Amino acid sequence: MVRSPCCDKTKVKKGPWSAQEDALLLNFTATFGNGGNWISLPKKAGLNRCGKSCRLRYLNYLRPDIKHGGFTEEEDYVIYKLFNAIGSRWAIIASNLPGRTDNDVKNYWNTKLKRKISSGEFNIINNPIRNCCKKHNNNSQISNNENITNTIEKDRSYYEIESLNMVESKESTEEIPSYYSENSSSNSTDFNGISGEEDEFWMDLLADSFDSSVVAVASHQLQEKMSEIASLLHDSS
DNA sequence: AAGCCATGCAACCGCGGCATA
DNA sequence: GTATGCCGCGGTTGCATGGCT
Repeated sequence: MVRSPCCDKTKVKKGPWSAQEDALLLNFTATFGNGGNWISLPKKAGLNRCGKSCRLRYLNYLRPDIKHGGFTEEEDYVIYKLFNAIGSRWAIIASNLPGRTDNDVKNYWNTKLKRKISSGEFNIINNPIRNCCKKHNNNSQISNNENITNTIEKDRSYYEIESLNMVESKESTEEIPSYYSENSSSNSTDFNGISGEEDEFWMDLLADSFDSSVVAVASHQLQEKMSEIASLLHDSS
């Protein structure tokens, strides 16, 4: 099948966007969204651009929730782990980093993080997200489930990484193991044979930091998150 | 000061998937 | 069942900038 071009490439403007074009696009999207159709948006918005170019400009740069600026070490860790787990599926990786776009993550990986890792500058053992469980352990103010829920939300990315690792290693979303037994307590953990440094981290997080009732909350949230990601991967495969 | 090179990042390109006629 | 159109994604390109010689 021969694909017809989305627009006449010879008649639309290419290259960097001007401030005026940005303003036109922003004004239009603020009022109408993409109008249900990116291809027809340029005409409606008064832009001499390809619809795909408008979509890219908006999603990667103009969208109000975009986070500009350098990546944190926590974000490095998430990217590193997800890349190892699922490869260059930038959209999924970016979805774990609020405010980051797939393009951003891809550029960051290709230009900086890859080099940072190979040079040894990026140290997974000393990464702050890994050490956060120790922080929790020393924080006596964390004393109720609400606080723990907030803490867990902050560590959401880690849970998702673990889920993705499991999906990858089992090669089937239907074979995701029950990573943490529903009846487990801090010293009767059932890890279904999964081992390794990252699992030690998970054990630290659950067993060292919290009492058993809190662990139950974490376990439940993890199960939910795993199901969510499993279905996401299932849908995308 | 000028030229060269490396780096970072915005933008483009083409393909696959999906919805719909 | 097939053709068509749109969206989203990943790979790649090209330009701007800064550092080095």
